[in-house]
Amino acid sequence: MAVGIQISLNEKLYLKDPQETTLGKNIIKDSILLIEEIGFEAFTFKKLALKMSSTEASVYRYFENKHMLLLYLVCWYWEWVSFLIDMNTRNIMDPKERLRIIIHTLIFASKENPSIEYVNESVLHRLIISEGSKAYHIKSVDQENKEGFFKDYKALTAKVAGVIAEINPDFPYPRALASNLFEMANNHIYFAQHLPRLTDVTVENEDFTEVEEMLEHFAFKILN
Amino acid sequence: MAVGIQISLNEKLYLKDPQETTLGKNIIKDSILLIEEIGFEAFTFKKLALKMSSTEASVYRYFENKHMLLLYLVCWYWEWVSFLIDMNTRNIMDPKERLRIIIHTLIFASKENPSIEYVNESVLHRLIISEGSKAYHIKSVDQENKEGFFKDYKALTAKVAGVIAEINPDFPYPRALASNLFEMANNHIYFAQHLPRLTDVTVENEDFTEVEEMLEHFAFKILN
DNA sequence: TCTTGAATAATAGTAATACTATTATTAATA
DNA sequence: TATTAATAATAGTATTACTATTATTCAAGA
Repeated sequence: MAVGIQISLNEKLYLKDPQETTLGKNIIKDSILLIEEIGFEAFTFKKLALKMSSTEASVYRYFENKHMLLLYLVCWYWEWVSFLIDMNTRNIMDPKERLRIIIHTLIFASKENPSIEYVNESVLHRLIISEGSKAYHIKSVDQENKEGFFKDYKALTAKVAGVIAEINPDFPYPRALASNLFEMANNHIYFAQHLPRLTDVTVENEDFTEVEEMLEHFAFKILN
Repeated sequence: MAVGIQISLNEKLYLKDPQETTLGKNIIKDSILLIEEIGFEAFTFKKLALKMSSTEASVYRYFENKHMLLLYLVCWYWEWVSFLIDMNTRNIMDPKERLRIIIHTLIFASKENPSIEYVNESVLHRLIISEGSKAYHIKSVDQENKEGFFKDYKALTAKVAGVIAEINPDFPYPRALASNLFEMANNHIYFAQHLPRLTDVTVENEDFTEVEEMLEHFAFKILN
């Protein structure tokens, strides 16, 4: 599955497509590593440029600012999860089994075979867990929504909501359950690792099995 | 209920107790308004000082930096919700009814009578919805957790988890359900207002009734 | 009443951040 | 080879996130 994946993203996310040049790919690769390492607040284009042996101005030619770069990474992640879900649920007819696979994919996305050499999916997953929500908790959310920046996330929500509606057509909140499963998946991994009293599951050595079991429990209990 | 409320917070949250001086109270009051107005990223102590006709350095005498100020406001909010929950569930014996009241309080906290004149609870609620999660999505989360900065939130989670366990002692995830109810309450108000395709509820003119109904549906379906 | 000292406030910095404008270099084409 | 276009590097500026120093107020004791 490492062959031929093309993650195509909203062109307004960047000034110049980073997937097209070596410098651009390095920006993706090293920004993932650096944001994960020092946190999004402390992350700057200058530090990134230093790490890459390039210059601040060169990075600015690809992304308007660090917020847009984060948004790009978040979109990339959800597109990738979406791709994996399509991949893993192909030929599965039973909607309950599809939902089970969706939950598994959500949680274990970072353990799948890497698809693109300049993206470390495992580090990106950690980044999404700790910084992902900052991509849409911004004053400009309405403007950015108009530009279609959250289309990927909404499309994924719609896809999962469709499976939920198949399982129980009378359930009144399919989209809310879908987006809640995404949020819970990331939140409870974060809680287990940093604020354990906010959850009941434990995560050790990056083993997310208990989180998966909990999400299954929640989803199927609600849909019964 | 406007009389005699004392919100007491971890002393390490501030350098000097803002509740003790006029300047301190103005910092609370105006920072809530300003963060809500321009967003946490654009918020600076200089702009706050300008709004208050004071100086940057004076604000720094109360809070180490803007992150600590946000954390203070978030803690204040959860302490206040906790107080309201205690207030509103007093004398209610049936745990199901208690959970219903908890959900209502979570959602409609901002509609309760204001308790303290220098805190606009309605604006603070909006701030928590859009900026609240940034208080714990930080690199220093483990250190700050050690300092006890998230004690309030964890205590509230434990309180609600207790009620959940009373309703269904066999339910394996009481704390996760509790924290998820808090997160969902805020998230789905935000989604309804900014990213409506991520939810199934609508919010118009600050009427959160549909969010409340949804949380009740989720909670009681899971606990059955 | 007049110091004196403690608390508080205001001034004036600095280093870093978030950019932008300009200049230099390289590559591609006529 | 000359010319243009694309890209990269340099060198800025305004703002941010602080801190150190100086000034002011204000109450208690001489």
